[in-house]
Amino acid sequence: MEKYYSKIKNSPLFCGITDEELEKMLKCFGGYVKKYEDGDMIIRQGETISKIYLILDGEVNVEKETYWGRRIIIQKLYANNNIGLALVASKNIEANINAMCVGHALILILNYEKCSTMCQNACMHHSILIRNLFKILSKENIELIEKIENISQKTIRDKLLTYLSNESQKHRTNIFEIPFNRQELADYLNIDRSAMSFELSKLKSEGLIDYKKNKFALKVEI
Amino acid sequence: MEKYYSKIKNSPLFCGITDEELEKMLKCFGGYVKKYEDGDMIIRQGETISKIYLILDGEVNVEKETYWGRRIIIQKLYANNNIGLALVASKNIEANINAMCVGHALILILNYEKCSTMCQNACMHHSILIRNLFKILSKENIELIEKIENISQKTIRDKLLTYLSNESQKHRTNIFEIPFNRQELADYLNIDRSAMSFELSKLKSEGLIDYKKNKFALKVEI
DNA sequence: TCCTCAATGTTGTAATTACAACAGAAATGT
DNA sequence: ACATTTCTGTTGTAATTACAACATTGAGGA
Repeated sequence: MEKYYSKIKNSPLFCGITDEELEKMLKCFGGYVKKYEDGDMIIRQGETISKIYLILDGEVNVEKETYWGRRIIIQKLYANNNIGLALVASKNIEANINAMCVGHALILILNYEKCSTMCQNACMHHSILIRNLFKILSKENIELIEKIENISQKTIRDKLLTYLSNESQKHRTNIFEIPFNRQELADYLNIDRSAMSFELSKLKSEGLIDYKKNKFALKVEI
Repeated sequence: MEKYYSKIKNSPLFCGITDEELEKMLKCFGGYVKKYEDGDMIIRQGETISKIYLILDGEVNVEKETYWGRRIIIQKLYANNNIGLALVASKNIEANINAMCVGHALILILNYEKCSTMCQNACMHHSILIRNLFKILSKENIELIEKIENISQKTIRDKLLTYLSNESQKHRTNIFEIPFNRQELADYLNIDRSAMSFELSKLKSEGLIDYKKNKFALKVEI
């Protein structure tokens, strides 16, 4: 457990909390670290979630399966992100997503009940933590709206240009790497992979973008 | 101001707070009520948001305009909902949405800075409020994921069936009213209105659904 | 080095959609 | 009651997409 302290204390979840406090809090919240492997389900659709899952290392896809069996990638999460945080506040709500591990991952698991209810020895901690949780959830909210913007574009071309332009803005540079392979990007943008590949080629040949594997360059201001 | 107290105290934002406390809090948070008319913009894309907007009465559309001029309705909000709550936690982030008033609306406006920082006389209030904010944002988050599910369906038919089936589940009945007119529903589901009308007719003639104006009935379990 | 397999790119076709144009219905104001 | 306007439904056509089938590329292992 101790070997993860440096990772844990750098997460936004424990922002504003000193090293000594951290140890007390982790005990108080029943914190432990669990390893997941490629394809492991961390959260399953239909489950009730009562823990906070903080990614210390690795990559997690938040997915949903349609009634007709197609996969939707809602978001991709990395170190310092929380998984299914919104589900923890309402005990009676079932998870509406799956969280699937991509490659190896280390997840810190905390008991939300213990985090959210006051106790004598750590009143201030709880207060800081809940503020941090609110901030983290806000960020996720804004990203979900951005995803809605991306997939709400009318054509494959517009979806790609909107997505790439948003990524470019986030990276603050015209050259950047995207976290998806082609199939994942297609699942994220809700389009057919091969049709997307075709449109990417077209955009490249028109000189609007350039790319090699996951490295993209935007040639124009959208 | 006093005449709105009953509405305010019934909102989830002030859940768990007594009448006497409420008055103190509203003063402490610099709360006031503002009236908006049809078409008024409550939040504009690009603004920095530092206030909490609680809808006391009326209807608000959270919208986004695409680069190409088409409207996307992200969500529709009513009494007891907060507008742009996620934007308030990160001071440096510009609003990525417009919030537009539909018809008349009454909005309670609070100063978030005063809500989120401690003061001597109301420490406990702040603590309750931030918990409530977390809960509210969680709910909104879950709804955004539901919207992503709706618009991620492949065909107009699947989008309609998924949306209607989700609405039916939320209302816990097969007969329910939807909050959108046809154009708004099309903007919400990201499809063409006339194509949607056509598909609705088809679903009705096939006996899968029935509807009259905004009242819908689902005839099958999806 | 060669083989294998997974990822990516390309193409043709059938299905789906957007769009425009218009018709009918319902709501609104006078 | 009538006129006007807004909302909803219908239809044909051009544009876009999904899908299947196959080609190419590239990485990793034997």
